[in-house]
Amino acid sequence: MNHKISAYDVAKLANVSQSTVSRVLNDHRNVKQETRDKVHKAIKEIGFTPSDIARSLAINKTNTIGLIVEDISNSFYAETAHIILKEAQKYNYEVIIAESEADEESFSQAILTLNSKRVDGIIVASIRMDNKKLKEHHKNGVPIICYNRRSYSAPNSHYVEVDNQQGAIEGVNYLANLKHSKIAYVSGPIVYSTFYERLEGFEKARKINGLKYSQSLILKENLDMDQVYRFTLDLLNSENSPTAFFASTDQIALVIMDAIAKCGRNIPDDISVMGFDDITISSNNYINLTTISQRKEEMATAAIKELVKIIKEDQKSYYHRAIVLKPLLIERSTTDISKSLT
Amino acid sequence: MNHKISAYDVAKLANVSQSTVSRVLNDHRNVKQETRDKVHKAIKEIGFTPSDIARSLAINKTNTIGLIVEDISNSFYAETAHIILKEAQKYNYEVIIAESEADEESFSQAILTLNSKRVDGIIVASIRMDNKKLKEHHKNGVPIICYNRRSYSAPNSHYVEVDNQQGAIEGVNYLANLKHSKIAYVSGPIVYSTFYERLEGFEKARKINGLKYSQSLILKENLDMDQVYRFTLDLLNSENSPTAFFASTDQIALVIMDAIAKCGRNIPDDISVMGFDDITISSNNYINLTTISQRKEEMATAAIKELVKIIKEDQKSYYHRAIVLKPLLIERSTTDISKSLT
DNA sequence: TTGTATGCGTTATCAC
DNA sequence: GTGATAACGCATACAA
Repeated sequence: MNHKISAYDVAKLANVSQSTVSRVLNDHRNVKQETRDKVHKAIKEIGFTPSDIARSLAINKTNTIGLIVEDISNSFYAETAHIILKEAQKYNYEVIIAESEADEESFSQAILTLNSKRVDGIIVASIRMDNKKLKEHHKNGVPIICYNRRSYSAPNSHYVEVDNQQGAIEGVNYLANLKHSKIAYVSGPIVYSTFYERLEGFEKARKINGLKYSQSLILKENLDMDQVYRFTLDLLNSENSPTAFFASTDQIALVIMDAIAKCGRNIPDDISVMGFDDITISSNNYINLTTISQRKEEMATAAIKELVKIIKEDQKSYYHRAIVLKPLLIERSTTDISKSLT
Repeated sequence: MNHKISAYDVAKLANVSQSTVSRVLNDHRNVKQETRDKVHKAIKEIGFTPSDIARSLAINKTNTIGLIVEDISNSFYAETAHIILKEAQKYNYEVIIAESEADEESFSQAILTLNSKRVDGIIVASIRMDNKKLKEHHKNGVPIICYNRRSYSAPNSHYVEVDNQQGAIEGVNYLANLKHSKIAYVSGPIVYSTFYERLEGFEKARKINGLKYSQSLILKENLDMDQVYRFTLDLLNSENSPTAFFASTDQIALVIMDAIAKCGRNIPDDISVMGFDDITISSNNYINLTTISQRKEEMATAAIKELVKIIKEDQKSYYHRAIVLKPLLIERSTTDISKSLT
């Protein structure tokens, strides 16, 4: 086992003290080049890997941040994690990914786990808008920054998000501009700030554009994909059939597209579909979904940048960060641009 | 900051010694219920979270395993990570995900990082078949188990994989049975054992079934998606146009499907497509790709189960584990079953 | 049943 | 420049 080897063993081999080994390891000045070489040679020879565990204990920080996601197999979280992993590296931080349901108890459990590991900061990518625990964690724990979603119960917590309401508004405006007057909307669970705000945006824009309103055009109960599928099928076969579907996530849009295809309708000739998020698969030409970009890359980059700043600041003095990015409509081929009014 | 609070503070508050606090924390017998209660009360009151860092240092293990993947945003790795995260929890292990290119240097770097963190074991989901470093890590480092891919240069290392050659054979047999006699094959990079063996399987089955052979039907240069796209397009427009495409990954199959659609051909009426891996999106009805399942779930479950066993065993005595799962053909709608001979 | 003392592998503060 | 030595926060052998 490698792990029996400590800096002390290196010291013996190099005929120096263990503190000198430590100095060499940390690139201190005031070490003669000669002994520096001796130590490096001994390290190689004996096969020594310094222990981050012991180091962390000694310096009281881990250079590690925690990332809480709901389900890493979900492509949104997976892509987020990838970006954060890469970005963290730039700041010389490692990241530990913790999965957690979005409810308060799971959330607190995840925070607890990460606290046990003594992470220096936490990015929360999965929180319900009514989460009340965040507030106290924010007050007396390690720095936490919310990503994509936030809790309205912790107004002073840090967060990075895209302007979801604005995104939905732009989406509806875009569809209205394509002469769609009857638009169906499928919401994700409105326990999340993202979906709450997207729905609000949809409603606002619907009114502004004077679009038809019907309760039956809107699905906002839950995110069960079978239900979305049936909803689409039923709507398509009803007399109330819309000419466009606005899905609050790309994942939902895929299900809607599936149902539309099964109905024998053509996209976008018969029915237009618009998503929200711009996950990777959406840009695949076989899908090619028109969508509102969530700008994961910018969100993630900003989140970690701010978090690192907060960590490095005097813990007491940091002020409240609220970063809101502008949404970005990406026009692809599930909406028929030939009908454009402009 | 939470982190100033140690078991010692709890001890003072509860009027016991720090070792008693430790005993309570670890559920030792031989602690009076009364003092147990006292301690728990104090823990709550003072808001104490034990440090895994210090604990790990003391007991010389971290209850953590490392997972090395190429790119967590790749759905194959993301889904793998999800399963492993869940499974690890059952064995009371945490997991640290490290991204690494598959080349030897990146690989060794990732191993080094995980070793610094003193993980108890490592699952490698991304290794080239010619990797020579694995062998030495296997001999004198923490337990390592390869997942999905393996290195032929380390024949005694542990691994879990699906029978890739057999999978490709079954795929070709299936297509041949649908009267396809001209089948194109797109390989992934054959620096990986998976693709090496799938290609071998394809070749074997091609001969057995007496299928047409032409160098132009096979693409095995690299995994650049643009190239796959052009390859498909060119082939479709050539006089050598095949009636079926066998893609060595579902991701590749998606690109092929895209190109086919762009050519105005219909799937499966004009052209059949078969993938390999069965990633989540493949079962989406809008895609509905016929494919060979990699059985991630079983692979991942087996990998972590074996790894935990190896960790718990006497480190010296563990024998070589090679777990090979049977592939599973999943018939969906990108292959035309109406032409079936049986 | 509980307390004392020691060690885990580092870093950091002193002296020399 | 370098070497003792005391933390860091926990687990544990040994005493009591």
